[in-house]
Amino acid sequence: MFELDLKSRTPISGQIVDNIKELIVSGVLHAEEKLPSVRELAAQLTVNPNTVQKAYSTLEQQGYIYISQGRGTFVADKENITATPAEITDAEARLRESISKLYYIGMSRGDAEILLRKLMDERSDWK
Amino acid sequence: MFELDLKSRTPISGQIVDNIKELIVSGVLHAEEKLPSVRELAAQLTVNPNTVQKAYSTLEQQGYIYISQGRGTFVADKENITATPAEITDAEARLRESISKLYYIGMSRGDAEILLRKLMDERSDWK
Amino acid sequence: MFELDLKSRTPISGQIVDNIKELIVSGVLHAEEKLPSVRELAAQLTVNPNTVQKAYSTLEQQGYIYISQGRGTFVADKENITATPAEITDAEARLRESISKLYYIGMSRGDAEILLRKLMDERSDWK
Amino acid sequence: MFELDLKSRTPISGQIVDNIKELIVSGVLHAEEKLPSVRELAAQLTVNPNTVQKAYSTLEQQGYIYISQGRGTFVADKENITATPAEITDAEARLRESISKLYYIGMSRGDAEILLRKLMDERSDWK
DNA sequence: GTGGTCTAGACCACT
DNA sequence: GTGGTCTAGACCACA
Repeated sequence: MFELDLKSRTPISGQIVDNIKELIVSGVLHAEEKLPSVRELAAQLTVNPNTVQKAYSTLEQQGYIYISQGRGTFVADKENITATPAEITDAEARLRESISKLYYIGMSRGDAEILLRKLMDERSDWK
Repeated sequence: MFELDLKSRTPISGQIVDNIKELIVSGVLHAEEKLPSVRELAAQLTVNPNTVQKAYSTLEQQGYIYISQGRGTFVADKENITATPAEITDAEARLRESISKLYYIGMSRGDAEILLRKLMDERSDWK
Repeated sequence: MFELDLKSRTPISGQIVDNIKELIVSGVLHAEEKLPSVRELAAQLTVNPNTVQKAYSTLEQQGYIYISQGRGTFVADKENITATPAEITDAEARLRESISKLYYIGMSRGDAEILLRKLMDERSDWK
Repeated sequence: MFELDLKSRTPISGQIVDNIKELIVSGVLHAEEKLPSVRELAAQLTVNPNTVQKAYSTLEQQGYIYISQGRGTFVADKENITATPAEITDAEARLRESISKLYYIGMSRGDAEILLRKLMDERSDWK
């Protein structure tokens, strides 16, 4: 499905969450599609099942997927995705910090704008 | 000098680092200016001196400040600020993640552009 | 793995850093190899875990090792080793001082050259 | 007489010691010549008199100068300079470390040899 | 007074 | 189990 970067400082469970969000939002995984089981995905990624479990819990809590006991885990309708005000504030705060880093390391405003545009363009379907 | 957010999950020492970087890069603190001593700042912020110590070490090692044994800690010339390749890559990666979050929570590309512009404009002297 | 010289005035954490750098650069530890955990190495060396922690942080930040949260600490690829300009200047300055010492204590230039050659030859694989 | 680098990590008293050794060994200061008083030199260098005091003590202890109570401080005969075995061992150890740093930061052996030769050539009168 | 190091012991997030 | 952060308190070298 996707690959992990074990050398990254972002936690593995967080990487799994992000990757699955990516697949859902970009339409690769569509509503009602069955996700691999915890054990299966853990085996594929060669990580601890607890880690996948945690990622699935987070995704369920945020409305990206739903878990049907005994049947498996499925992609939810996109309408169920909840972006709580707290999450939005948080996203903005993270962004502010990231942009500050660019400023700190001495990048010019022009270069920063180019970089930001490049990163947004990576999602060609973003409208 | 500044205040800490004890509720934040970014570590206290990291907040100290960020705040001082901010003050230096934005020009509030100028080169050769003496910073408060480790104990002094620790008292002001009501944190443990070791925590401030750690922050100062990080700042020194990144070239923002320099330390003169027994005399104190001083703001370095901006030219000394070092951004290792790893840091630059890391900054870009964080930024990519932050922008992805906007996409995930359903923000339109137009709104994202407006937000980014707003965040950059917060640093009116960025050129 | 190695031993510490508690009598030395170079700090313990610094000795740990140097020893591990030595093992990595000389090839005894190879890329992706797992290092002992903080607590484990602390126990082996009978020092406080915080001391080892500090050493590991330094090594990570200089690119010798990388840390995977919850999994452990691993040797990085040698390409990741970063030497900031400041470090290089510093290394040269230290060397200049060391050589001056030889001059001060009255060693002849010839003897100094022999000594330097001997020290470089200690690293038979240096090319 | 000479200048200090307050930004350096090497202690100020050590810098004074090194600079005066330099002047003596290179012949700028000759035997029996009077050195500036502690207060005088401290004023010139704008440092704490205690710092100069400490430097003078070190120099006296190593035989570079002698202090005549009430008369002042004078350059000693070069024959009095003592290089204790401990000092020689220490100098060699420092040198070994400095050379290791070059190795760690990835400098080639050839470049290291060129650098060392350059540093020795800085003392054109070394024979 | 300054910064620097170390120990002891606690708590946390991640796997 | 892994690393990461913080506090408390001690000791040291330097100015």
